[in-house]
Amino acid sequence: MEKTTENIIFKDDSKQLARFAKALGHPTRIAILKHLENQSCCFTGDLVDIFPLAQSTISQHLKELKNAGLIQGEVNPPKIKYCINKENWKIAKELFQGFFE
Amino acid sequence: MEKTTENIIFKDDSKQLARFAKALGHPTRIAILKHLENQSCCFTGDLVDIFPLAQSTISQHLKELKNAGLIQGEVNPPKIKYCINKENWKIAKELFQGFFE
DNA sequence: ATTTCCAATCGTAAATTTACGATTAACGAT
DNA sequence: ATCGTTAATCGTAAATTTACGATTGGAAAT
Repeated sequence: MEKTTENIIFKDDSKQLARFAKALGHPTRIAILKHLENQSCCFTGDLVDIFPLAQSTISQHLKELKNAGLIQGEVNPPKIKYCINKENWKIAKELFQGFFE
Repeated sequence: MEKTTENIIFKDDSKQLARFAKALGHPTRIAILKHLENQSCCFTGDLVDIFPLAQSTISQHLKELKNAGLIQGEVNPPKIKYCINKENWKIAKELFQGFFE
């Protein structure tokens, strides 16, 4: 077996922590999450009003946060309501806590 | 949202948190930091032995961690000893703690 | 002065990220 | 059936990231 990047075996926790960290690695996404923490939930449009970014860009950031498992969307036609994914949020919190001791 | 000093600070915090998170956003860098937490310090060469990555690649990851302020290097010719930057580590820890509540 | 060792830096290519405007899809209301 | 509203997706360009091998730099030893 070759020593390629794909074959590096990281501990699952490290990979998961890195995945969460990467999702948090942009100020807009931090701000979105902080907003969700305050508001508990919000619509995409709310964020488009707050941030000086195109709607498609906000959508992309939301997609990344969703892919990382940090948020979840509930269809609420014609809007979509985004909330923190509390289950994964807890996991992330614990991983970061454990990492920083 | 009001334009208060708090909001500006809040924004700076978000940027700083995102900067730290971005540095943590790669499994290799997480693993390097975990290793430094255990060993307290180590040389670049130690990491090159541990990870199946080129020396230049490890060096690049170290540079990013250093730029983010999470580690610091002490010249110890002809080696360079890397350690956690405890001051900034504490700041990062507090920022993440505050973020996750 | 030359050699040796370690690690940073350079040059690079491939992949990914970030941003935008334009388009499409889904649904309710008219 | 058509129109509005909302948000995802497409197509894209520019910037950044990640990886590598090759080269360079600095300090100690020969």
